[in-house]
Amino acid sequence: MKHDLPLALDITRAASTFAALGSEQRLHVLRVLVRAGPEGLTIGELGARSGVTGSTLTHHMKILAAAGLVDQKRQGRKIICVGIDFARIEDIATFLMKECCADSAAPHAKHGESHG
Amino acid sequence: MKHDLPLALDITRAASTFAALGSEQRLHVLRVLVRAGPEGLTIGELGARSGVTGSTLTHHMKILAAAGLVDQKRQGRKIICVGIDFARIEDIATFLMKECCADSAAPHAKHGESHG
DNA sequence: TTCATATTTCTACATTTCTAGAAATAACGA
DNA sequence: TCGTTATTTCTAGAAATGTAGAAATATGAA
Repeated sequence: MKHDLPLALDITRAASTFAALGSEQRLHVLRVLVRAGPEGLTIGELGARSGVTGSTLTHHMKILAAAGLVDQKRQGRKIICVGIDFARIEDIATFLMKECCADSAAPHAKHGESHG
Repeated sequence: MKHDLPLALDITRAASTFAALGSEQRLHVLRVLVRAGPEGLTIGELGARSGVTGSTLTHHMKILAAAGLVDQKRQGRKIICVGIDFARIEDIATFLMKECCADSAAPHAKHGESHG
């Protein structure tokens, strides 16, 4: 059962990235961080704005960082969190589209169902 | 079973959709299903091709179906699984891009902006 | 009805993830 | 050095998720 495609993300990496995004709390933290812009926020500020603090926030940030979705760097006594790596996001979106439109017959011309 | 989910993803729905994709095994099952094309596969065939079977497969399919990523319908004695709802995929990709590229694409405002 | 096939539900257990308090570490200033 | 601030690591219990066997349900055929 080996179907190896030259994808930007392998299936293992993709799964853990999706899993990192698969928490409402982390998605919220990520949103706050993204909205803060490229300057980033300290952990303290991020906590204050998102409502997720302390070791719980550290825990979630680790998961996001492991997925390559945010970056952290020390600046004196503070940790600046910068989110997000846009290339990573494009990878994820690309993974989805490639997987889903793969070589299944004709690339989704067949799907005429609408939900709206 | 036709799903009936709203097209726009709120943060809760987005998180559970990402969570549904956040398993290597489910991603693999999904890939097999997509590659099978619009005719779909029976649960049995899907199990044979993916290596995930029985109640474990049922469990994962339920999660994928709840996220609106696959559809199942009975055909006589068999259940045909059809993956994937491309509109749903586009939603996810769009959610990512919107959330993540949102305001930070614009000339970033200083702290003090409120978001919700 | 009875049998065979296809899939799900029930159930239980193992593993992972979440949450958070307390102690530890790192950097700065006096 | 010591004290303060900022953040992490350690630790542990709670909750969620994953896995799978056995019984149950649904359909079709004889």
